[in-house]
Amino acid sequence: MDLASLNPQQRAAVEHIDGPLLILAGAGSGKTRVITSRIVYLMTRGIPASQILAVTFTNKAAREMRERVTETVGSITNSGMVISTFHSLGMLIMRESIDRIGYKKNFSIYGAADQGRLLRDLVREFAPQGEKFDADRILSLISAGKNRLETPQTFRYNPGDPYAALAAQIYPRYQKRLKAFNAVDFDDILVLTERLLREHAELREGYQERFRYVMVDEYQDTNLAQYKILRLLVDGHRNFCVVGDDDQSIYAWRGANPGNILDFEKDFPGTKVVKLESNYRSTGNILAAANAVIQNNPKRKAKQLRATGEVGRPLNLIVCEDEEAEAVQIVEQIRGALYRKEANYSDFAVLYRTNIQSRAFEEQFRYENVPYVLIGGQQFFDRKEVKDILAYLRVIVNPSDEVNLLRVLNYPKRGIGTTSADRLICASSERNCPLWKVLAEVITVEGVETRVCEAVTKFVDLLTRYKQLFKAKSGLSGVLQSLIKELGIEAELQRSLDNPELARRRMEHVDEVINALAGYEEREAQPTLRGFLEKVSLLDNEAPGGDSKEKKLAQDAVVLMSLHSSKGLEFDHVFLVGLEEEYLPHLKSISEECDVDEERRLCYVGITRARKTLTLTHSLRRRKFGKMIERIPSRFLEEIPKELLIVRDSQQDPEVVAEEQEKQASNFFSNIGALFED
DNA sequence: CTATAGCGGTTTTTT
DNA sequence: ACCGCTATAG
Repeated sequence: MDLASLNPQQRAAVEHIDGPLLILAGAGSGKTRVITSRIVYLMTRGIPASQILAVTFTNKAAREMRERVTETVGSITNSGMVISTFHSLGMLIMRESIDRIGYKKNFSIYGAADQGRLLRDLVREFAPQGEKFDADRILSLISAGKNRLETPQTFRYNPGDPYAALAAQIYPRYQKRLKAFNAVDFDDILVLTERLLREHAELREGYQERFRYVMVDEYQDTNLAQYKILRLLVDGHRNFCVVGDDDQSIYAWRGANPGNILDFEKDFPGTKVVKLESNYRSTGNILAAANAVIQNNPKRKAKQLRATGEVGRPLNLIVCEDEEAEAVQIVEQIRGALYRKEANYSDFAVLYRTNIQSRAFEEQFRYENVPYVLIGGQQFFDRKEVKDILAYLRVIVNPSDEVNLLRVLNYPKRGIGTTSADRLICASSERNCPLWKVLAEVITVEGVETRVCEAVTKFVDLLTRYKQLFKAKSGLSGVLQSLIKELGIEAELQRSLDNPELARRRMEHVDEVINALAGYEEREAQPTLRGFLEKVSLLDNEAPGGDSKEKKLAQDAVVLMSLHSSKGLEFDHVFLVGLEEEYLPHLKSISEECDVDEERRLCYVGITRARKTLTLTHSLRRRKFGKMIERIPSRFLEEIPKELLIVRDSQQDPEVVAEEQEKQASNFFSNIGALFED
């Protein structure tokens, strides 16, 4: 391994083996390199790979780290080393031991959609008559409570707030239903993991023994539940290395507590602290802009990020008429650079605050034949037709999963309407008997017509038959294919949609589920339906069409993604678009008077993704809900020193602009010196 | 029980 | 502009 290529700080971090280590790593300071080098270093010092645990926030980061380690030491897949997200780690532990707390191992994982269905029912039941309550808001209150590790009994809330009061009332019942459905939600994956480790000493000690060396990336984004899990894992040996940057803390809305990184030294006495303050990624100008913006945040850990590269070109700011002009501008810039052979498509990234903003760019890119990949947005597995298919698979794996059972009970239409469904649900709760059992004995339910009874029986038979088939036959994807055929999904799509073209597209999505399952089967040594659903739920999947995020990034295509997804990545040329009030900072952060600072950090993250050039844009007008709305430039733009910027608007003639830019640029270089004197 | 038309909400960020 | 839900008629 090449320690010599590291700077002294990086090297100090890599060579620290035992005891707590805090690495404060500024943007672009070679953080990923340090983490992977340290893993490799541990191994060269005789530490077995199976004793190493590295935790990241996203599957993407975990995969990237695994690849980087593999590049150096060869395949680690069978070495016992665990590199995973918090949620995958939680699943690892829960898969082995969840039966200790009364769940069965075929439990379902509920994402936002499933949670929403469950909560809407509960809100309907328990909300005061005649008042409207938004189930999503209840959900986020409960979720926040869970991330603070509050149980239904210890849930802290302001009784004056009617939403919080209702959430407190619903939380215990919500939890009870999840349990009855043998389901856990996303937050439970952390909550229950913490509980397992805390309540079962021998389990905890087993994992402490197994993972002697624990590393965590993006530590500033950990919440209380994650923090407690880590403590339970490392308290025995304290071989605990965390990496983070308080300036890049952008998940407070999800319960992240930056105090975890700020108080680390107090938490773990004897901590060695290493600061990485040399930026190897961006040009001097880009870094100067980033520093200027982030300086406006009052609460920061003292640090100075230094540029090591060239001053580079000035930043461009393009003022656009509307979102279409914005997209047109960016296509022109990309085409120009490609024509001059300065870059490939994949050297460009378009970053925005909200996923909806991708739309204008997608349209323009498609129109202009610019290849692009859209990252995140969770489009595929959120499609209705896809969720319908997955619902079948989930019910087949876990018949107690009533949210999904009810979803497919009358889909495709088989003559079991709401009246019958309600009767069956009533029978289930009266007899205190799971719904699927009631369905199997539908004859015994009063008031259900013979026709409906037949339909229910047929439905139950179908599910049991396919449960057998999935178990018996190899070739899961083949079985799924015949299930979809037997269900008559294609006919159902054509029937329910007036537009045959639309129906065809939806059917393609259904076929993609089969492909995804086939891809999973190919990759996995021991493929199971349960395993597939777990991957899908954790988003730890090769994305639709069998293309992983990595493959997507490797294609020669422009990358479109949200600022949040961009953390940890870098690109030669970055477009930071839609820099307007109410986008960045987002309306929610302005109106709720909370955390414009976090929005500023988001802006900082965006700026520091760029290696060579950074182009900022904002639109004067924008279509919202079909209406044109006037827009105001983001306050963060004013925080960037004018000397770093070249400003123009989208209507200027490109040739004139090019000339002017030359002129401005040469002026710029004579002025810029002063900025870097200190 | 199902089909349809009209209505209202929609847009934060992710595991 | 669009989607999903609800009320109403068939």
